[in-house]
Amino acid sequence: MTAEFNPTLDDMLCFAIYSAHNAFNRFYKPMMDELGLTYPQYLAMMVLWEGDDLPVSGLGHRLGLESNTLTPLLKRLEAQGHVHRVRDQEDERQVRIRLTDAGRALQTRANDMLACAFEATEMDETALRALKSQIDRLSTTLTAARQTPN
Amino acid sequence: MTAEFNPTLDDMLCFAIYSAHNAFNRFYKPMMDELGLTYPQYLAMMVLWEGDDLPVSGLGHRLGLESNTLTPLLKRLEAQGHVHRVRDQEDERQVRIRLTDAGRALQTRANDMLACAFEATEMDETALRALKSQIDRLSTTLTAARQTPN
DNA sequence: TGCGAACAAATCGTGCGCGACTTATTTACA
DNA sequence: TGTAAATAAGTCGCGCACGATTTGTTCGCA
Repeated sequence: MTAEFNPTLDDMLCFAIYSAHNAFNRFYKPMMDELGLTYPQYLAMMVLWEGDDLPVSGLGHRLGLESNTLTPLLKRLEAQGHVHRVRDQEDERQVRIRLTDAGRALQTRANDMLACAFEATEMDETALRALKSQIDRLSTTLTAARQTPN
Repeated sequence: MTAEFNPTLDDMLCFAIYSAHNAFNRFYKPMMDELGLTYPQYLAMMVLWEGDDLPVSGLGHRLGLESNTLTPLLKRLEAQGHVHRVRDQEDERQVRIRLTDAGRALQTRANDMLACAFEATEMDETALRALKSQIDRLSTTLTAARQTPN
């Protein structure tokens, strides 16, 4: 006799993550509109503010995304004047992403907004860090468990 | 003198959630393929398995989505033979969603997969529930903080 | 009773995320 | 050195999530 396994939506961690993801997007939307970015574009800019002149794959490694997602996103960032996309002279397969002055200038405003977002979570830094590390562990586990074809 | 606020991507809870969301999607993908559903379609089916004959708005309330997202999704579920969409005779503004036999039959297979997914998280039920409740609290806070136009 | 407000669902356009595939460049080694 | 494999980026189509708008039905109340 196998155990009953009949969870409802409200038992599901994946749905909690899904909902929190949507909640974050909705929450950030007005701020992102003010910056003229989408949330994924903002994440890409975050990476570049830490250090630019990265190839697409470098950005992808950091964000967990690939060129099929990033190329169009980066073209939009370029069209908006936030980055330049330049073929690497050493290895012409690569395209390196560099911030423009305008793109660099966005960081200050973005950080102010982030500070406001942090406040909105109403969590102290310790609790926030602890929660984050649990979620990161979960991501790692899921990624590792993925597609080991028995 | 204002405090420095210069967080990196790796400090950001929102990025952790974003990544976990992507990790879950990737993790579920092979199982969803086997069911012939997408992950959001699966969530909708979860709600319907708990009790169908819901209007679109009822489903939307449960999932945190609106008709602009749900209508096309439900049409696809209907095209696949998992649900029926029928105008409510009492109130013709509403469309009620009912499971077909095929849609109902999917639940058993889906539950087996979910059990496997639960194992993959490598978390005991207590820890999982605790994490989930923290994430839910976060969603609630973010939703409440959203767009109270000062 | 009639008519405007409220409401439910649907439609449309945009930007992801991604699987599958293509193109262009570099590499490795026969 | 020439060629096949590997690698990097890009292209395409699909399904979601959502803001803005439209269509159709019901409600409220003058």
